[in-house]
Amino acid sequence: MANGKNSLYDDIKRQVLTMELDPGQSLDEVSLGERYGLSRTPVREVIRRLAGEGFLNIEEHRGARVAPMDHSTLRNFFLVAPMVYAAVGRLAAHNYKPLQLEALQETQERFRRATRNADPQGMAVENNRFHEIIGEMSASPYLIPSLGRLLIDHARIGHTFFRPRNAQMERHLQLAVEHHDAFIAAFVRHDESAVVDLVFEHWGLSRGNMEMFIAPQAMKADDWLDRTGTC
Amino acid sequence: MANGKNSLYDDIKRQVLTMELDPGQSLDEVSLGERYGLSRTPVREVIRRLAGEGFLNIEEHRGARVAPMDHSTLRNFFLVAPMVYAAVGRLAAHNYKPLQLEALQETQERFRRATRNADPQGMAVENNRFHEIIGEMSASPYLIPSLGRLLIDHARIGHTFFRPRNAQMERHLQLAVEHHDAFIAAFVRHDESAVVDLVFEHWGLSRGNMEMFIAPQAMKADDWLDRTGTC
DNA sequence: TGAATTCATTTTGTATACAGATTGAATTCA
DNA sequence: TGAATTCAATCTGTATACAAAATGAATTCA
Repeated sequence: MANGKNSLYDDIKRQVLTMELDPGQSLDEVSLGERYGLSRTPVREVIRRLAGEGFLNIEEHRGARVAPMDHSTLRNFFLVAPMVYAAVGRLAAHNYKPLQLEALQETQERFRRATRNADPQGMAVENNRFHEIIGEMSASPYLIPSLGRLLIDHARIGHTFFRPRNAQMERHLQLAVEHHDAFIAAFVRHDESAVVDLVFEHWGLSRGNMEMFIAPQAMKADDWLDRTGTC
Repeated sequence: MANGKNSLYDDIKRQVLTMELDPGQSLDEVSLGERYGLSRTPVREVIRRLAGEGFLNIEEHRGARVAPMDHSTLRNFFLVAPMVYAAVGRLAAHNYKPLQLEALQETQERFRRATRNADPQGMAVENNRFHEIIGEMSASPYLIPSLGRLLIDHARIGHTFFRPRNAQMERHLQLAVEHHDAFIAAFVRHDESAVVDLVFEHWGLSRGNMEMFIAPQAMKADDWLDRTGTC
């Protein structure tokens, strides 16, 4: 551990994504500081950074809580997510750097290994990192913040998804791994439309598995990228 | 001044949007604190919050700078902005609360007044607030962060736009005011597709402006033609 | 001359003390 | 009983002191 501040940041982030910290749960600056050998000042900075990225909410004089998950925002989630993922994928397909593709492949290997080992926490973290890297590949400082918010709830909604309770769920998990492989293959070919098709396929999968939430039709906003005169 | 921390936050935000602070300019914690009667601790919190929202960039041990504007991100800007604005407008059209529409109308009045008074700073602030409110109307915590990033550079690109130097620019400014009125009318009718159409129309206006902003850059950076030629 | 180095100055990062607000349990009053 | 109130414990907000890193100008050396 190079430095306690980064560990604190990484740990809270991971714990939010894996639901180790429940939505709405409140955090205490002092106890966090003691656990990581930090004074309150850097702890507060980490908390504020995480709040800025959507992991936590801060209320004045009332401290920080893990970002809640209510049904109204989730409905919004299924409207917006496919559009943003598709736009990010489209940009990523022709903006990525070789090193980023390597990182994506390595993350996919870790994701595959986590599924083999039936390690739900590892699956959540590596799946999240996979899509985070696609965001970095897009090189769009304008889309990355929204992608980040979506990824938080994506991981938390998928919480049960990574704990398969029957053969069908296991099959779907296997399909997700294959989709990731197909993403990588499409990126290698710089095949923009293949990436976009995969996004919607991948999302069909997520929607099918998350029938606990009503999933209305996704916004067909993707073709607006064409209208703006992209390549 | 109710509270120095909020004034500091509002002032930096306004100064970034109006280019009173140049992109890349560095900020000093101590002098800011002295100017607002604050110690470094709350100043640092404000700076970190503004960095989280994309107004500033922080480098470890090197302090904060106003978010730069380089031409590679701007190209990205014109690809992404219409999509996000349209999606936000679409959601806003049927999610907004009456109080939000009132706030939008009041902001539009202030924007109109600023144009009448040829007050560039007021125009930038009120135009920014207008689109910010549409973001709030969308009630999408997933899209609002990206809208916010876009609005920062939208205001900065429009910097010259709000300082009309000839009759044509004045006409365009007048057209922008009329577009805002049309937005409000479309929201009143909950007319989703009218809002989306207006976004693209409104956007055409900004596009003309892009050339004014990019032109002086192109003189210095001659790779602009090469870059656009690759796609 | 000019490139590298040293060192004082400046600026950021962290710990800590204290001030101010919130919370919740004990107490009071109808 | 139960609603309102009080007050102490708890937690957050801010100021300040000190530690550590970066910056830049003076100095050294080839």
